[in-house]
Amino acid sequence: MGRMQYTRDNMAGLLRGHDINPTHQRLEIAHALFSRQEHLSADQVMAIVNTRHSETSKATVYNTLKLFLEKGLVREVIVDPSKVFFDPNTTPHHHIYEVDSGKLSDIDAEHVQITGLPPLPDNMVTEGIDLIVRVRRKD
Amino acid sequence: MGRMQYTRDNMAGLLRGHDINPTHQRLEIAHALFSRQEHLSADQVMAIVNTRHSETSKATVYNTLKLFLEKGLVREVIVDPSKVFFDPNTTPHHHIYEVDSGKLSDIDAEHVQITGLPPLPDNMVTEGIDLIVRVRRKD
DNA sequence: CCGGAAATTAGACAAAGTCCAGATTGCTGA
DNA sequence: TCAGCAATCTGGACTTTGTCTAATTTCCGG
Repeated sequence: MGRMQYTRDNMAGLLRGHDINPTHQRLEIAHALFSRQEHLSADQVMAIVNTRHSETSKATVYNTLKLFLEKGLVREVIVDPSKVFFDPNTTPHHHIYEVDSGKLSDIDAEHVQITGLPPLPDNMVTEGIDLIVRVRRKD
Repeated sequence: MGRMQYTRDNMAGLLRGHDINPTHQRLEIAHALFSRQEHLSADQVMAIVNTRHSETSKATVYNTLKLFLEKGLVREVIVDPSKVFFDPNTTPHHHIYEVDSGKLSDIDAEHVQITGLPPLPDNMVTEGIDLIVRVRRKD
């Protein structure tokens, strides 16, 4: 079973599959995230999408990322107090955050077990569990 | 064993115990956090400290919170993409975050077990593990 | 009382993100 | 084809959180 290739061609289907009208800008932004399979901030997405010449406005980048988030196409990773990262990997997984460099990488959730969490009140549902391992370079 | 009372009197000792020169402003800020035992943002701290009349500048609030953080007197909680919370509870514990209301509460780490995390590269040390349970009100 | 180090301050600045009113795009149905 | 309409996109003003700096104030030891 080969790794999915995220070409611009697949992208439209991916968006449609999530109930998102595949416009030019949305395709560009999706391609930026999915072809790299990396955690990107809104700023980084904007830079990538506008490398050749300015094509997509700041407002659209923010709107689109928010839309992707609502539609479950990407995940939000909140580790850096100064900016949000968007993660094209929506499978269950956790994160390692290098505090000095800001580098963010994935931990597959498959073998990680979290036990002993207290039960939630009846009127509450878990939306997600974020586990972040903050690491530092030894000196 | 009674709960520790965080009066302004104890506060000076608490600061000194963490190698912090207890100035008037620092005592006020520490008192705001420790008497409440709540998670507060810099903004909230500033509001509390300046209720009667403006006494402490924004720069000092930010500087002081950063100092407290470095000296291990408080912890930083990064859950809200728009602001950092400061936590006077430095014992090992995790957090429940109500996404709608922004309400943040503690989970004692005592009974929580996290297993199966992959080993870190040799040149890395864990600085801390943040576990955040994001919950939503059922409708 | 003096001098210097530590702490505080006001306010300018920076960066991330939001908002809005107007312009563009792309259908859809006659 | 094309008028009309909804969805989308845009520049730019604005807000909020946080940082920086240069000048002042506070606090001590001698």
